[in-house]
Amino acid sequence: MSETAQPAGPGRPKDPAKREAILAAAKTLFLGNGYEGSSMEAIAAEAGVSKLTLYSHFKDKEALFCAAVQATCEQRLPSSLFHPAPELPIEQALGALATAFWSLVSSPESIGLHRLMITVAPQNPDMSRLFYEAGPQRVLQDTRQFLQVATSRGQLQVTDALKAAEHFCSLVKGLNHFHQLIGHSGPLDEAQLREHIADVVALFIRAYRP
Amino acid sequence: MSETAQPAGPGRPKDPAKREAILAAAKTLFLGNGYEGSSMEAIAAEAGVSKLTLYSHFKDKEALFCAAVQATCEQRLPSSLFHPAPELPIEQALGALATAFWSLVSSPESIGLHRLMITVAPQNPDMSRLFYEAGPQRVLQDTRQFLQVATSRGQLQVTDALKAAEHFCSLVKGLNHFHQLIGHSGPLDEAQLREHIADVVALFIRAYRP
DNA sequence: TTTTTACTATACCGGCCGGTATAAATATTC
DNA sequence: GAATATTTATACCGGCCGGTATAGTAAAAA
Repeated sequence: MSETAQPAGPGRPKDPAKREAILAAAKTLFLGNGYEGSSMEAIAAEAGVSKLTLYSHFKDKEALFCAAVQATCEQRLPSSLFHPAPELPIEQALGALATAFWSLVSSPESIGLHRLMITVAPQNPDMSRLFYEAGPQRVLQDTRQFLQVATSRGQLQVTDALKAAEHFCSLVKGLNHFHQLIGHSGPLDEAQLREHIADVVALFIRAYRP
Repeated sequence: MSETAQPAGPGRPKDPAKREAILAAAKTLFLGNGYEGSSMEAIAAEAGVSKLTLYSHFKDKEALFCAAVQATCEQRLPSSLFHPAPELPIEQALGALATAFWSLVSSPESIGLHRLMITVAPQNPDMSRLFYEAGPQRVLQDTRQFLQVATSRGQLQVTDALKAAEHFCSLVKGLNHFHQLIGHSGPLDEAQLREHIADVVALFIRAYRP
């Protein structure tokens, strides 16, 4: 399914830079204004490209949208979220994990992506599935593995690591993520974030200490 | 601001039943298909009413939308969510609270309302504020009060009751609420729900026992 | 150079939708 | 009954937008 090749015969080849520009513009506008709120005209203008070029690179609006979502997902998860550092005490390791997770889910682009998926889900279940497996699913598995390792080291006592990972992620997201989704307040500042993470980590350790 | 009165002089009075029908239709369609996905024509048809009658009862689409959201919020929070029963052991009291909260936030209408607010928030911050204060805010305050009472009785040891209430609500919503928002899976069945609540309550008590 | 293809500019089509206009019918007060 | 106001049915306007058509220009392969 890789469109990267232009094996092609005679004629002018497609400019990959234009494709990138279109994709970048689509990501920006879709994440900022939603699906319905982003017209193909506007995306073409933002990309500095003619409208017909859009349709030459992407079949229609939905195909462009899928490509943009896919690219966003891939770009936002560079590799594995977190590899537990064996030497850290459990408070600090959990704190680092929480911080990494937070910065992943609370950025404006991430909030925009969440909004987009939540809006689009009813009409497009496979897209939300793609998003979930590329994003939340992987984070959850990483967290579960971390908790298993910590348990095997005697740092925690977790019986169902997957459920515990769910709890941990829910706690870290907390109320502020919801606030941001409904536009009720902005992200936490640094001090609030530190306090929130310390609070969550302490709670979690109290609940799962050996 | 009550429009209930028709004090009026001569002429045919407005039929309040039609207003109700319009509002009911608007609630159904907006919650099911979103704002853009619900045309005024469709709402009129659903209400069994002429399009112009719509515009005679509500200034424009946005006004109708506001009224529908407001009515939905009021209807979904009959009074106070929960009054702690003094005689129950803490596990059962927390379990009852969690169950009530869950049934409030995980119903299809509630999921639809959440989707709606999340979609509409960027363009309409005051609406999301209205929603938050009528819904989540009140639930949070009820939970906080419950935790304070439980602490004063020595059943729990909570220092910051508001933060603890946030944690509790986050845990109860958990992953499944998110799943439903992005259309990745349906609601929990009864057995899963019971297990989830038992798990969350146990975790919470381990973290906040005296 | 010739051919083939990408790209631009512009205009256009068709559909959907929010909102209005018109005219007739109906219900209620005076 | 007269006056007033709601309701209905229908048609229409104007704008936005996804997608296409046309015609011309630029660039790369043959």
